[in-house]
Amino acid sequence: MVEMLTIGSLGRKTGTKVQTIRYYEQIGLMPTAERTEGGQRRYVNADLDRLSFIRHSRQLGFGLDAIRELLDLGDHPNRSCEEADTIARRHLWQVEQRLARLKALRTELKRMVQECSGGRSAECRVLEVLRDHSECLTQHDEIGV
Amino acid sequence: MVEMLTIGSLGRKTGTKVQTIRYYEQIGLMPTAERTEGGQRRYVNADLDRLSFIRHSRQLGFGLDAIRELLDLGDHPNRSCEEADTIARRHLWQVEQRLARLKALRTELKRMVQECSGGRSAECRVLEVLRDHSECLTQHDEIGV
DNA sequence: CTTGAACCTTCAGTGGCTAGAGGTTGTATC
DNA sequence: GATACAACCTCTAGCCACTGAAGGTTCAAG
Repeated sequence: MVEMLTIGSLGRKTGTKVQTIRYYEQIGLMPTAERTEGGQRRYVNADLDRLSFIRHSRQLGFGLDAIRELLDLGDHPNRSCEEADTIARRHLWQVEQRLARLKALRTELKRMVQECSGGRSAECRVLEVLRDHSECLTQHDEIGV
Repeated sequence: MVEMLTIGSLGRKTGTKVQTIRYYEQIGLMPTAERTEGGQRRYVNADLDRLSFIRHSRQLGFGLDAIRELLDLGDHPNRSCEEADTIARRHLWQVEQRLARLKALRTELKRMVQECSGGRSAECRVLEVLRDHSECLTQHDEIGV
């Protein structure tokens, strides 16, 4: 007989909240779990592996759609590695874009707070800079980082 | 007589979508706009300034709650600059945290794609690393960058 | 007076969960 | 066998900061 895991122990082993596991099942990222007679989910080791993969990918910043593709590739050992590589490279590129924007942001913010000398808000450099884009060194046209 | 701006021209001047302006009004970030007899919104220059401030703050990554506080400080010139400074410093700190995590992520991703030699997915390093956390140099416990 | 672009409201959806209400099951202990 | 109670279940709604679309109305130019 196979030892089965409850959703709670699966969560503990992978650092995942129970609701999140159920959510992954709902969106088809995790398979439909087997159930006890009473209707509680039971998992096997393959499920643990899959969830670990998902979680680790999430920690590395992959989106759920990318993870779906990666899982699919993992399920087909004979398919080319190229697709996984493409997904990873694309993600890396996105991370680098964000890094660049965040760095520009940091520069601007640092300058802002350094210039603030702490008087009345009427003379506040922070507020001035926010009011007047032309005070900025970079364009930062995009929003949300 | 005062010249009035339509929501569309306000949007064009500030690089904001019309729906976004209405959304800002809805959540109380922009004041309730005056209306024509037919019910269309009309804006004055003060509104333009306020929206510019909001948008610029968003470009610098401030959240809407922080922006609300900053706007409030701007409306009260005699209040201390300290609060604005605190908000900006807090935000800077958050940006630095994110930068650090993104950098660790980039390192890991780079290593991953560099090791991929492009064979069958069964031997794919990308998938292997995702399967096995112990292959990673950093802990990256947190999710979502 | 007609055209049509720009406006209006309302609702739903994005990503990736997370929280809560209100009810049921599983297991350990007596 | 009874009881207690932690852990499970479903369902709904909320988070952030918008964005899109449906279906209808108004404004300004010609």
